[in-house]
Amino acid sequence: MALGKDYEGQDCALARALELVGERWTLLVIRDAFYGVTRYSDLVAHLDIPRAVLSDRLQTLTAAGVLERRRYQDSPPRDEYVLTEMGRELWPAVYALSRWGGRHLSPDGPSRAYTHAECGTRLDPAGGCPRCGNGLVPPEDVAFRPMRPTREDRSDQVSRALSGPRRLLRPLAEVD
Amino acid sequence: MALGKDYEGQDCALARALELVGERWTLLVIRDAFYGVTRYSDLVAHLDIPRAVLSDRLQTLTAAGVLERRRYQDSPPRDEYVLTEMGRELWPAVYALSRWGGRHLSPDGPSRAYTHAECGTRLDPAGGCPRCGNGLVPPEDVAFRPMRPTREDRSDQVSRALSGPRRLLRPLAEVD
DNA sequence: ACTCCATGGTTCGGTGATTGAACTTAGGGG
DNA sequence: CCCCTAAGTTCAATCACCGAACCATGGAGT
Repeated sequence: MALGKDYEGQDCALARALELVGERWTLLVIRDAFYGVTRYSDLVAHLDIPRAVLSDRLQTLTAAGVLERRRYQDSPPRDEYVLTEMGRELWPAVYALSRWGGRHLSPDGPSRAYTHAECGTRLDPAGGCPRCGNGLVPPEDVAFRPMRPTREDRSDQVSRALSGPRRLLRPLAEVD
Repeated sequence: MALGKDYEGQDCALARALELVGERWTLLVIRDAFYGVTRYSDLVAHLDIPRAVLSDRLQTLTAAGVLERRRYQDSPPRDEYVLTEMGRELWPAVYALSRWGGRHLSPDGPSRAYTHAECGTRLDPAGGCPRCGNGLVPPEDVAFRPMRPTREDRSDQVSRALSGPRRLLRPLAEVD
């Protein structure tokens, strides 16, 4: 999208959001963060994103406060990138866009199902739980699972880990 | 974003959505369509978008079925681009991203307020009406208005037309 | 008939972002 | 000492985007 080259004339909240998360790859990185994919190498493997672009996006998002870089082991020192509260508040946008893509651009229907973890009910169009009512289900309480088998040609570690049911925001490998 | 160069490996609804609406400017064009800005020249004036890019986006979105090109006068022949049902279903995504940008990236708070036209209540985070309940308010029933005076340096015709309260999806100039 | 104007584009050279591949750095492990 | 992994950086080639200028069509004014 742009560094220096922004949607400057627009006094508009959407334009500002897009300056930050509207660049190529950025929302896919954020989606993977919701899926619990938080490490550089896992992101490269799962997204097939050029490493230089990933570095740039992680830096930008960290500087903006959407992601936080966090040490998860000391020896050797390794960091992961986790969503901040600001980042987690992108869930409705990510969900809405995913749903739209699943309904209108996926010949076989949506690739994943999202449910309210407490009651197992599929989320409604707005991201709420039809059974439990009262508005948006926070991403921590959302479960997701693939609706069809993982594609043959994507057999990396990360895709395999995501081939079963999971909870959003739970890191792929729980570190003990 | 890419023509030919897509997020090919991703068996993912979000990736497919972004291939189409994730390119630079695209979501701003769609937002303007929700605002009722539907003509080439109005879009150029309001967004300050390069004309070649606008042509490309309008073509792509029309071919994908998000916009429909419609004749609104015969002499001289003039067309406008209006949202299809598929396009209108992007409202939750546009609203969610706008809201996020308004809350986290706009120092003076959101630039516009969105209300349920029937009852005047501000929409909730999910795009529903807290008073009337039952889920998402369809864009036809959403009213919007600026929350602060239009910026001095944006005094084009379109910005002036959008400086008062309006309904989503109502064309800027009703043709009689 | 001739000129001017508005709308809705297209063309084009220059600039900046993205890409894939190769290289680097830092820390273990055998 | 050599090899391995994670996490980057560098670089040349390509692609998309930019702004400015140009073009086409169909009135309207004189």
